Amino acid sequence: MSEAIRLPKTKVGYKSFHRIIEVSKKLFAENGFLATSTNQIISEAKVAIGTFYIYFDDKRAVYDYLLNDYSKRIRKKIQIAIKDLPTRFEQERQGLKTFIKFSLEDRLSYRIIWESMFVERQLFVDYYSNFAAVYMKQLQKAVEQGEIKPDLNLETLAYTLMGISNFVGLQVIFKQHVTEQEIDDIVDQVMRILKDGIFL
Amino acid sequence: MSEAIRLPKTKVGYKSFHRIIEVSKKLFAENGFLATSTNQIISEAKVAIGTFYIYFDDKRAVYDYLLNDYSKRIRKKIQIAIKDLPTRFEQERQGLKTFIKFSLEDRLSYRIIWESMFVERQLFVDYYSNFAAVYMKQLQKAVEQGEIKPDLNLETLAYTLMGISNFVGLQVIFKQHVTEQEIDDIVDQVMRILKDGIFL
DNA sequence: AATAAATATGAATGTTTATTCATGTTTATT
DNA sequence: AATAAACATGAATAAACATTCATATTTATT
Repeated sequence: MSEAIRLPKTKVGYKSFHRIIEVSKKLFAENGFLATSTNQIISEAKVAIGTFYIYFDDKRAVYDYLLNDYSKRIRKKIQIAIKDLPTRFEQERQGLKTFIKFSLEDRLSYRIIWESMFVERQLFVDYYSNFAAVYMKQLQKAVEQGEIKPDLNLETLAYTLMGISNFVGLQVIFKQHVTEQEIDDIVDQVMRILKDGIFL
Repeated sequence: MSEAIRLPKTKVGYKSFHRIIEVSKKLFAENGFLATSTNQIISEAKVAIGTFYIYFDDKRAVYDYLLNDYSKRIRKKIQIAIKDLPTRFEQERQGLKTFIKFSLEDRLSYRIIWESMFVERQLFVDYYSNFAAVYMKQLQKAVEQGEIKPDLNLETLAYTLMGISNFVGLQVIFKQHVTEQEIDDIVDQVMRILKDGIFL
């Protein structure tokens, strides 16, 4: 698994490694993983093809590295953003906002998960199954503290909330320009729906 | 645009055309569009490589055909399923259930839209923008008839509802086996959330 | 039956791809 | 200064790829 990557051991090596990672990230974001070739990566990163294979077994190893990196960063960013908020309601609001802003700032991050379905389906299934499982635990706590209705199926609720985040994230990404205020408005809208529903 | 496909003019031609379409659909569903080669398609469809190029300019033309076909079928299926239902609430319920069942029965259909982001981003943007626009009109009617709260932003609501459908669809697809009853239960859960929210 | 149109074929061509490896250079260690 | 480890290089190999086209067969039309 981790043999697919050989980390550099000197500053010189790190520079090459880092350039490969950064260029890959850019190319995967622009054209997707499958449409990007190793040739493109090395030519834009300005390293010889042999250098690439010093650090990575293949293109897929770069993808795995980026996917894992993204996975850690988005979770950490949300966790830090919500950790001091007093209610689950405020935590959901801030979690959603953080996710949207992260998606906007780092477009690859948004695409890399989606593409995992086509790179290797199991990566995709694992990512969301795992995310859902963690989400469910947090929701369970909120239920125990009387913040969330006790008779909801938490798995379905987790997928519902993930779906909302992801698609409202899309809505924002589709726009050419988007202001902080617009993001806040969208987040408020979603929170109103989650608070009281949509039907009269 | 439509020159990418040359429809057959006899029964014999139709048979080849149809086999190419069906095999492509299966391979795209299994491995994705980008990971599927024209060679794989013709070899499994048992037609000569030349035959492929009689009907299609390239692999992308097959994808466009399938994407367009899916787009029409899913919309039509939902439209027929909900057309005689009296309330927007019941229409939402039935629309969600129809989407989930369609996704389960025809896995490619589910993946083909997602992959469009990587085949050509604009296809993806167009698909969801358009779907959202149509959805918003229906929601607007429901607002006018006093079924949905009047002060919601309908664009955000449309993306919220699309997100829920898609991710609850994922939840179902991830399961090994799923009964009609389980689908009904999940749909009920979602409708409860949409009716009254999740917070106490 | 004769003719035209449609369809089928796969060898051949040229491109792109991933990957290896022998050789040379730089950096760290002694 | 000597040595070893790390790193860089790109020509070379081999496999997979999309696409063309001259030729053959089948089907529809007259």
